[in-house]
Amino acid sequence: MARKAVDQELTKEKILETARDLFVLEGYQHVTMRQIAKLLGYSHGSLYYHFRNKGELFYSLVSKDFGLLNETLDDVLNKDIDTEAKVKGILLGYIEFGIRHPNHYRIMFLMQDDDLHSDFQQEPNLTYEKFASALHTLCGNKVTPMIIWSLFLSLHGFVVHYCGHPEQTYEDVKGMAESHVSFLMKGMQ
Amino acid sequence: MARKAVDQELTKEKILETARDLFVLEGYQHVTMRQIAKLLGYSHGSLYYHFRNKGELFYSLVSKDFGLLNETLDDVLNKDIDTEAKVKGILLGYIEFGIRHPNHYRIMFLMQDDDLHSDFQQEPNLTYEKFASALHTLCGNKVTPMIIWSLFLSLHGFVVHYCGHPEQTYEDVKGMAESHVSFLMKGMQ
DNA sequence: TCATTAATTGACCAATGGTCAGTAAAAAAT
DNA sequence: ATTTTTTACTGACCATTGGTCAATTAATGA
Repeated sequence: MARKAVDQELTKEKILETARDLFVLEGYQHVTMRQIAKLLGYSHGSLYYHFRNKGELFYSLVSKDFGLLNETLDDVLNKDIDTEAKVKGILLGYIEFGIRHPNHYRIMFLMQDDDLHSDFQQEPNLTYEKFASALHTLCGNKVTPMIIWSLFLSLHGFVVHYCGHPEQTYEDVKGMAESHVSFLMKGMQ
Repeated sequence: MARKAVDQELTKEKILETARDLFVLEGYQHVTMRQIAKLLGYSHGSLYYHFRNKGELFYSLVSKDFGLLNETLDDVLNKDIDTEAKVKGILLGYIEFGIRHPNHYRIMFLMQDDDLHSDFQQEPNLTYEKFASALHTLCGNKVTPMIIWSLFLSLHGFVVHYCGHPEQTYEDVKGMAESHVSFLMKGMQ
Protein backbone atom coordinates (compact mmCIF):
# COMPACT_ATOMS: atom_id res chain seq x y z
CA MET A 1 0.00 0.00 0.00
CA ALA A 2 2.82 2.39 -0.67
CA ARG A 3 5.27 2.58 -3.49
CA LYS A 4 4.23 0.67 -6.59
CA ALA A 5 6.29 -1.44 -8.96
CA VAL A 6 8.65 0.68 -10.98
CA ASP A 7 7.02 -0.05 -14.31
CA GLN A 8 3.76 1.42 -13.10
CA GLU A 9 5.18 4.45 -11.44
CA LEU A 10 3.37 7.70 -11.82
CA THR A 11 5.09 10.33 -13.90
CA LYS A 12 4.41 13.95 -14.64
CA GLU A 13 3.69 12.96 -18.21
CA LYS A 14 1.08 10.39 -17.26
CA ILE A 15 -0.63 12.89 -15.02
CA LEU A 16 -0.60 15.61 -17.64
CA GLU A 17 -1.94 13.26 -20.25
CA THR A 18 -4.92 12.36 -18.13
CA ALA A 19 -5.45 15.83 -16.79
CA ARG A 20 -5.38 17.42 -20.24
CA ASP A 21 -8.57 15.75 -21.40
CA LEU A 22 -10.37 16.64 -18.23
CA PHE A 23 -9.30 20.25 -18.27
CA VAL A 24 -10.08 20.68 -21.93
CA LEU A 25 -13.47 19.13 -21.42
CA GLU A 26 -14.55 20.70 -18.17
CA GLY A 27 -12.36 23.70 -17.49
CA TYR A 28 -10.06 24.43 -14.59
CA GLN A 29 -12.62 25.06 -11.88
CA HIS A 30 -14.61 21.93 -12.47
CA VAL A 31 -11.74 19.47 -12.45
CA THR A 32 -10.73 18.20 -9.01
CA MET A 33 -7.47 16.66 -7.98
CA ARG A 34 -9.35 13.62 -6.73
CA GLN A 35 -10.98 13.22 -10.11
CA ILE A 36 -7.64 13.17 -11.89
CA ALA A 37 -6.13 10.76 -9.38
CA LYS A 38 -9.07 8.40 -9.56
CA LEU A 39 -8.85 8.23 -13.32
CA LEU A 40 -5.18 7.35 -12.99
CA GLY A 41 -5.84 4.76 -10.27
CA TYR A 42 -3.84 6.59 -7.61
CA SER A 43 -4.64 8.49 -4.46
CA HIS A 44 -5.03 12.21 -4.82
CA GLY A 45 -2.15 12.75 -2.43
CA SER A 46 0.24 11.32 -4.97
CA LEU A 47 -0.40 14.17 -7.35
CA TYR A 48 1.12 16.50 -4.81
CA TYR A 49 4.34 14.56 -4.97
CA HIS A 50 4.69 15.52 -8.63
CA PHE A 51 3.14 19.00 -8.62
CA ARG A 52 3.12 21.56 -5.87
CA ASN A 53 -0.57 22.28 -6.35
CA LYS A 54 -3.43 22.30 -8.79
CA GLY A 55 -2.35 25.55 -10.32
CA GLU A 56 1.13 24.30 -11.10
CA LEU A 57 -0.26 21.16 -12.67
CA PHE A 58 -2.48 23.15 -14.95
CA TYR A 59 0.23 25.63 -15.67
CA SER A 60 2.52 22.87 -16.92
CA LEU A 61 -0.15 21.80 -19.34
CA VAL A 62 -1.09 25.11 -20.76
CA SER A 63 2.39 26.48 -20.89
CA LYS A 64 3.47 23.50 -22.95
CA ASP A 65 0.60 23.68 -25.38
CA PHE A 66 0.90 27.39 -25.76
CA GLY A 67 4.09 27.11 -27.70
CA LEU A 68 1.77 26.05 -30.49
CA LEU A 69 0.43 29.53 -30.89
CA ASN A 70 3.88 30.94 -31.42
CA GLU A 71 4.59 28.20 -33.93
CA THR A 72 1.38 28.98 -35.73
CA LEU A 73 2.37 32.60 -36.09
CA ASP A 74 5.82 31.60 -37.33
CA ASP A 75 4.34 29.25 -39.89
CA VAL A 76 2.29 32.05 -41.36
CA LEU A 77 5.32 34.32 -41.56
CA ASN A 78 7.27 31.69 -43.44
CA LYS A 79 4.59 30.99 -45.98
CA ASP A 80 5.18 32.07 -49.56
CA ILE A 81 2.37 34.60 -49.82
CA ASP A 82 2.19 38.36 -50.10
CA THR A 83 2.34 40.68 -47.16
CA GLU A 84 -1.35 41.37 -46.91
CA ALA A 85 -2.16 37.69 -46.92
CA LYS A 86 0.37 37.22 -44.12
CA VAL A 87 -1.22 39.90 -42.01
CA LYS A 88 -4.59 38.37 -42.56
CA GLY A 89 -3.16 34.95 -41.77
CA ILE A 90 -1.76 36.15 -38.47
CA LEU A 91 -4.97 37.78 -37.34
CA LEU A 92 -7.02 34.80 -38.38
CA GLY A 93 -4.52 32.35 -36.97
CA TYR A 94 -4.74 34.02 -33.62
CA ILE A 95 -8.49 33.68 -33.56
CA GLU A 96 -8.40 30.09 -34.71
CA PHE A 97 -5.98 29.12 -31.99
CA GLY A 98 -8.04 30.77 -29.29
CA ILE A 99 -11.26 29.15 -30.36
CA ARG A 100 -9.74 25.72 -30.76
CA HIS A 101 -8.25 25.90 -27.25
CA PRO A 102 -10.89 27.80 -25.32
CA ASN A 103 -9.96 26.53 -21.88
CA HIS A 104 -6.29 27.21 -22.35
CA TYR A 105 -7.04 30.61 -23.74
CA ARG A 106 -9.27 31.45 -20.85
CA ILE A 107 -6.63 30.58 -18.32
CA MET A 108 -3.83 32.32 -20.14
CA PHE A 109 -5.55 35.56 -20.78
CA LEU A 110 -8.38 36.05 -18.42
CA MET A 111 -8.38 33.92 -15.39
CA GLN A 112 -7.16 35.64 -12.30
CA ASP A 113 -7.35 32.96 -9.70
CA ASP A 114 -4.62 33.86 -7.31
CA ASP A 115 -2.81 30.55 -7.34
CA LEU A 116 -2.60 30.61 -11.12
CA HIS A 117 -2.16 34.22 -11.98
CA SER A 118 1.02 34.44 -9.98
CA ASP A 119 2.57 31.71 -12.07
CA PHE A 120 2.33 32.99 -15.57
CA GLN A 121 2.80 36.53 -16.44
CA GLN A 122 5.42 35.72 -19.03
CA GLU A 123 3.58 33.58 -21.51
CA PRO A 124 0.87 36.07 -22.44
CA ASN A 125 3.49 38.76 -22.75
CA LEU A 126 5.69 36.57 -24.90
CA THR A 127 2.79 35.74 -27.14
CA TYR A 128 1.95 39.38 -27.50
CA GLU A 129 5.56 40.23 -28.29
CA LYS A 130 5.53 37.65 -31.03
CA PHE A 131 2.30 39.01 -32.41
CA ALA A 132 3.41 42.62 -32.27
CA SER A 133 6.82 42.10 -33.80
CA ALA A 134 5.34 40.02 -36.60
CA LEU A 135 2.97 42.81 -37.53
CA HIS A 136 5.68 45.40 -37.21
CA THR A 137 7.97 43.42 -39.48
CA LEU A 138 5.25 43.01 -42.05
CA CYS A 139 3.86 46.52 -42.06
CA GLY A 140 6.81 48.65 -41.10
CA ASN A 141 6.02 52.01 -39.60
CA LYS A 142 2.66 52.16 -41.30
CA VAL A 143 1.13 50.70 -38.15
CA THR A 144 1.86 52.30 -34.82
CA PRO A 145 2.31 50.34 -31.59
CA MET A 146 -1.06 51.61 -30.46
CA ILE A 147 -2.73 50.25 -33.56
CA ILE A 148 -1.14 46.89 -32.99
CA TRP A 149 -2.43 46.97 -29.45
CA SER A 150 -5.92 47.80 -30.70
CA LEU A 151 -5.72 44.96 -33.17
CA PHE A 152 -4.73 42.57 -30.45
CA LEU A 153 -7.49 43.66 -28.09
CA SER A 154 -10.03 43.38 -30.87
CA LEU A 155 -9.00 39.84 -31.71
CA HIS A 156 -8.95 39.10 -28.02
CA GLY A 157 -12.55 40.26 -27.73
CA PHE A 158 -13.62 37.95 -30.49
CA VAL A 159 -11.89 34.97 -28.97
CA VAL A 160 -13.04 35.66 -25.44
CA HIS A 161 -16.62 35.91 -26.53
CA TYR A 162 -16.64 32.61 -28.33
CA CYS A 163 -14.65 30.94 -25.57
CA GLY A 164 -17.76 31.51 -23.51
CA HIS A 165 -19.80 29.59 -26.05
CA PRO A 166 -17.70 26.50 -26.60
CA GLU A 167 -20.55 24.69 -28.28
CA GLN A 168 -19.56 26.58 -31.41
CA THR A 169 -16.58 25.14 -33.23
CA TYR A 170 -14.09 27.14 -35.22
CA GLU A 171 -15.76 25.95 -38.38
CA ASP A 172 -19.02 27.43 -37.16
CA VAL A 173 -17.58 30.87 -36.61
CA LYS A 174 -15.01 30.93 -39.40
CA GLY A 175 -17.12 33.20 -41.55
CA MET A 176 -17.53 35.70 -38.78
CA ALA A 177 -13.86 35.53 -37.93
CA GLU A 178 -13.03 36.47 -41.51
CA SER A 179 -15.44 39.37 -41.44
CA HIS A 180 -13.96 40.55 -38.20
CA VAL A 181 -10.46 40.41 -39.59
CA SER A 182 -11.54 42.33 -42.68
CA PHE A 183 -13.08 44.95 -40.48
CA LEU A 184 -9.90 45.30 -38.49
CA MET A 185 -7.70 45.54 -41.56
CA LYS A 186 -9.71 48.50 -42.74
CA GLY A 187 -8.66 50.33 -39.59
CA MET A 188 -4.99 49.68 -40.27
CA GLN A 189 -4.69 51.96 -43.28
CA MET B 1 -31.79 32.88 19.34
CA ALA B 2 -34.21 32.94 16.48
CA ARG B 3 -36.17 35.78 14.95
CA LYS B 4 -34.95 39.25 15.81
CA ALA B 5 -36.96 42.38 16.63
CA VAL B 6 -38.77 43.67 13.59
CA ASP B 7 -36.82 46.90 13.38
CA GLN B 8 -33.59 45.00 12.94
CA GLU B 9 -34.86 42.46 10.47
CA LEU B 10 -32.65 41.47 7.65
CA THR B 11 -33.80 42.56 4.21
CA LYS B 12 -32.63 41.86 0.71
CA GLU B 13 -31.58 45.46 0.47
CA LYS B 14 -29.40 45.32 3.57
CA ILE B 15 -27.73 42.19 2.30
CA LEU B 16 -27.12 43.60 -1.14
CA GLU B 17 -25.73 46.79 0.29
CA THR B 18 -23.16 44.92 2.32
CA ALA B 19 -22.43 42.36 -0.34
CA ARG B 20 -21.90 44.97 -3.04
CA ASP B 21 -18.79 46.41 -1.45
CA LEU B 22 -17.33 42.98 -0.89
CA PHE B 23 -17.98 41.78 -4.41
CA VAL B 24 -16.69 44.95 -5.99
CA LEU B 25 -13.59 44.77 -3.86
CA GLU B 26 -12.78 41.09 -4.02
CA GLY B 27 -14.72 39.55 -6.89
CA TYR B 28 -17.27 36.78 -6.88
CA GLN B 29 -15.04 33.82 -6.13
CA HIS B 30 -13.31 35.35 -3.15
CA VAL B 31 -16.40 36.48 -1.29
CA THR B 32 -17.97 33.85 0.97
CA MET B 33 -21.48 33.72 2.28
CA ARG B 34 -20.12 33.53 5.80
CA GLN B 35 -18.11 36.66 5.23
CA ILE B 36 -21.18 38.61 4.16
CA ALA B 37 -23.25 37.29 7.05
CA LYS B 38 -20.59 38.08 9.61
CA LEU B 39 -20.35 41.65 8.40
CA LEU B 40 -24.10 41.96 8.80
CA GLY B 41 -24.09 40.34 12.22
CA TYR B 42 -26.21 37.36 11.17
CA SER B 43 -25.64 33.68 10.67
CA HIS B 44 -24.78 32.63 7.15
CA GLY B 45 -27.86 30.47 7.05
CA SER B 46 -30.05 33.55 7.15
CA LEU B 47 -28.79 34.63 3.75
CA TYR B 48 -30.34 31.53 2.28
CA TYR B 49 -33.70 32.66 3.55
CA HIS B 50 -33.51 35.72 1.33
CA PHE B 51 -31.62 34.32 -1.64
CA ARG B 52 -31.68 30.84 -3.05
CA ASN B 53 -27.92 30.71 -3.34
CA LYS B 54 -24.77 32.73 -3.79
CA GLY B 55 -25.32 33.04 -7.52
CA GLU B 56 -28.76 34.52 -7.11
CA LEU B 57 -27.53 37.00 -4.56
CA PHE B 58 -24.84 38.21 -6.88
CA TYR B 59 -27.16 38.20 -9.81
CA SER B 60 -29.56 40.55 -8.03
CA LEU B 61 -26.73 42.96 -7.48
CA VAL B 62 -25.29 42.99 -10.93
CA SER B 63 -28.59 42.91 -12.72
CA LYS B 64 -29.68 46.01 -10.83
CA ASP B 65 -26.50 47.93 -11.44
CA PHE B 66 -26.40 46.97 -15.04
CA GLY B 67 -29.33 49.16 -15.89
CA LEU B 68 -26.80 51.93 -15.56
CA LEU B 69 -25.09 50.93 -18.76
CA ASN B 70 -28.30 51.20 -20.71
CA GLU B 71 -28.94 54.59 -19.14
CA THR B 72 -25.46 55.70 -20.07
CA LEU B 73 -26.06 54.80 -23.69
CA ASP B 74 -29.40 56.62 -23.66
CA ASP B 75 -27.83 59.71 -22.18
CA VAL B 76 -25.35 59.88 -25.02
CA LEU B 77 -28.11 59.49 -27.60
CA ASN B 78 -30.06 62.37 -26.07
CA LYS B 79 -27.13 64.75 -25.97
CA ASP B 80 -27.17 67.71 -28.31
CA ILE B 81 -24.11 66.80 -30.35
CA ASP B 82 -23.56 65.67 -33.91
CA THR B 83 -23.84 62.09 -35.03
CA GLU B 84 -20.17 61.29 -35.12
CA ALA B 85 -19.73 62.56 -31.59
CA LYS B 86 -22.60 60.37 -30.50
CA VAL B 87 -21.07 57.29 -32.05
CA LYS B 88 -17.81 58.07 -30.38
CA GLY B 89 -19.65 58.69 -27.12
CA ILE B 90 -21.33 55.32 -27.26
CA LEU B 91 -18.17 53.41 -27.94
CA LEU B 92 -16.28 55.27 -25.27
CA GLY B 93 -19.17 55.08 -22.83
CA TYR B 94 -19.22 51.34 -23.17
CA ILE B 95 -15.55 51.08 -22.34
CA GLU B 96 -15.83 53.48 -19.43
CA PHE B 97 -18.67 51.52 -17.88
CA GLY B 98 -16.81 48.24 -18.19
CA ILE B 99 -13.67 49.54 -16.64
CA ARG B 100 -15.42 51.31 -13.80
CA HIS B 101 -17.34 48.12 -12.92
CA PRO B 102 -14.80 45.40 -13.67
CA ASN B 103 -16.28 42.76 -11.39
CA HIS B 104 -19.78 43.27 -12.68
CA TYR B 105 -18.56 43.24 -16.22
CA ARG B 106 -16.65 40.05 -15.69
CA ILE B 107 -19.69 38.29 -14.35
CA MET B 108 -22.05 39.58 -16.99
CA PHE B 109 -19.94 38.82 -19.97
CA LEU B 110 -17.43 36.20 -19.21
CA MET B 111 -18.02 34.16 -16.18
CA GLN B 112 -19.47 30.78 -16.81
CA ASP B 113 -19.84 29.29 -13.40
CA ASP B 114 -22.78 26.99 -13.75
CA ASP B 115 -24.88 28.41 -10.95
CA LEU B 116 -24.58 31.88 -12.40
CA HIS B 117 -24.59 31.37 -16.12
CA SER B 118 -27.98 29.73 -16.02
CA ASP B 119 -29.52 32.81 -14.45
CA PHE B 120 -28.67 35.56 -16.84
CA GLN B 121 -28.69 35.16 -20.51
CA GLN B 122 -31.02 38.09 -21.00
CA GLU B 123 -29.09 41.02 -19.61
CA PRO B 124 -26.04 40.75 -21.87
CA ASN B 125 -28.35 40.28 -24.83
CA LEU B 126 -30.44 43.27 -23.86
CA THR B 127 -27.36 45.38 -23.49
CA TYR B 128 -26.15 44.32 -26.87
CA GLU B 129 -29.53 45.06 -28.42
CA LYS B 130 -29.38 48.54 -26.98
CA PHE B 131 -25.88 49.03 -28.29
CA ALA B 132 -26.68 47.69 -31.73
CA SER B 133 -29.89 49.59 -32.23
CA ALA B 134 -28.25 52.81 -31.10
CA LEU B 135 -25.53 52.44 -33.70
CA HIS B 136 -28.01 51.42 -36.34
CA THR B 137 -30.17 54.46 -35.62
CA LEU B 138 -27.18 56.75 -35.78
CA CYS B 139 -25.49 55.35 -38.86
CA GLY B 140 -28.36 53.95 -40.88
CA ASN B 141 -27.45 51.28 -43.35
CA LYS B 142 -23.89 52.51 -43.62
CA VAL B 143 -22.91 49.98 -40.97
CA THR B 144 -23.91 46.35 -41.37
CA PRO B 145 -24.96 44.12 -38.47
CA MET B 146 -21.66 42.31 -38.83
CA ILE B 147 -19.72 45.54 -38.44
CA ILE B 148 -21.69 46.38 -35.33
CA TRP B 149 -20.87 42.95 -33.99
CA SER B 150 -17.19 43.48 -34.74
CA LEU B 151 -17.31 46.83 -33.02
CA PHE B 152 -18.88 45.29 -29.98
CA LEU B 153 -16.36 42.45 -29.79
CA SER B 154 -13.51 44.90 -30.17
CA LEU B 155 -14.73 47.06 -27.33
CA HIS B 156 -15.33 43.92 -25.34
CA GLY B 157 -11.71 42.90 -25.84
CA PHE B 158 -10.50 46.22 -24.53
CA VAL B 159 -12.69 46.05 -21.45
CA VAL B 160 -11.95 42.43 -20.70
CA HIS B 161 -8.25 43.02 -20.85
CA TYR B 162 -8.29 45.90 -18.42
CA CYS B 163 -10.77 44.13 -16.16
CA GLY B 164 -7.91 41.75 -15.54
CA HIS B 165 -5.76 44.65 -14.40
CA PRO B 166 -8.05 46.45 -12.01
CA GLU B 167 -5.17 48.42 -10.54
CA GLN B 168 -5.56 50.73 -13.53
CA THR B 169 -8.40 53.20 -13.25
CA TYR B 170 -10.42 54.52 -16.13
CA GLU B 171 -8.48 57.74 -15.93
CA ASP B 172 -5.27 55.78 -16.43
CA VAL B 173 -6.44 54.14 -19.63
CA LYS B 174 -8.62 56.92 -20.99
CA GLY B 175 -6.06 57.89 -23.58
CA MET B 176 -5.78 54.37 -24.85
CA ALA B 177 -9.52 53.97 -24.89
CA GLU B 178 -9.79 57.01 -27.13
CA SER B 179 -7.14 55.68 -29.49
CA HIS B 180 -8.92 52.37 -29.61
CA VAL B 181 -12.22 54.02 -30.45
CA SER B 182 -10.58 56.10 -33.18
CA PHE B 183 -9.09 52.96 -34.63
CA LEU B 184 -12.47 51.26 -34.67
CA MET B 185 -14.22 54.21 -36.24
CA LYS B 186 -11.82 54.05 -39.15
CA GLY B 187 -13.10 50.56 -39.88
CA MET B 188 -16.68 51.76 -40.00
CA GLN B 189 -16.38 53.77 -43.19
C1' DT C 1 22.51 -7.49 4.06
C1' DC C 2 21.43 -3.22 5.68
C1' DA C 3 20.75 1.81 5.42
C1' DT C 4 18.98 5.32 2.60
C1' DT C 5 16.08 7.36 -0.63
C1' DA C 6 11.93 7.72 -3.54
C1' DA C 7 7.10 7.09 -4.34
C1' DT C 8 2.54 6.33 -2.58
C1' DT C 9 -1.16 6.12 0.72
C1' DG C 10 -4.97 7.69 3.31
C1' DA C 11 -6.30 9.86 7.53
C1' DC C 12 -6.64 14.44 8.53
C1' DC C 13 -7.36 19.72 8.25
C1' DA C 14 -9.85 24.04 7.40
C1' DA C 15 -12.88 26.25 4.33
C1' DT C 16 -16.77 26.31 1.33
C1' DG C 17 -21.76 26.35 -0.42
C1' DG C 18 -25.76 24.57 1.00
C1' DT C 19 -29.73 22.11 3.95
C1' DC C 20 -32.85 21.75 7.57
C1' DA C 21 -35.11 20.84 12.05
C1' DG C 22 -35.78 23.73 15.68
C1' DT C 23 -37.07 28.13 17.75
C1' DA C 24 -39.00 32.45 18.92
C1' DA C 25 -41.07 36.79 17.40
C1' DA C 26 -44.87 38.69 14.82
C1' DA C 27 -49.27 38.59 12.68
C1' DA C 28 -53.77 36.58 12.00
C1' DA C 29 -57.66 34.22 13.56
C1' DT C 30 -60.59 32.97 17.26
C1' DA D 1 -56.96 37.87 25.50
C1' DT D 2 -55.71 33.51 23.73
C1' DT D 3 -54.56 30.43 20.39
C1' DT D 4 -52.87 29.35 15.78
C1' DT D 5 -50.18 30.17 11.98
C1' DT D 6 -46.76 32.30 9.56
C1' DT D 7 -42.21 34.39 9.24
C1' DA D 8 -37.32 35.15 10.17
C1' DC D 9 -33.33 33.34 11.99
C1' DT D 10 -29.98 29.98 14.16
C1' DG D 11 -26.44 26.77 14.17
C1' DA D 12 -25.40 21.97 13.87
C1' DC D 13 -24.67 19.28 10.08
C1' DC D 14 -23.36 17.50 5.24
C1' DA D 15 -20.46 16.65 1.18
C1' DT D 16 -16.82 18.45 -1.33
C1' DT D 17 -12.65 20.80 -2.05
C1' DG D 18 -7.41 21.84 -2.12
C1' DG D 19 -3.80 20.71 0.57
C1' DT D 20 -0.51 18.42 4.41
C1' DC D 21 2.01 14.82 6.46
C1' DA D 22 3.43 10.68 9.13
C1' DA D 23 3.61 6.11 7.96
C1' DT D 24 4.72 2.59 4.72
C1' DT D 25 7.01 0.01 1.28
C1' DA D 26 9.67 -0.59 -3.13
C1' DA D 27 13.95 0.48 -5.20
C1' DT D 28 18.71 1.66 -4.89
C1' DG D 29 23.39 1.90 -3.24
C1' DA D 30 27.07 0.67 0.00
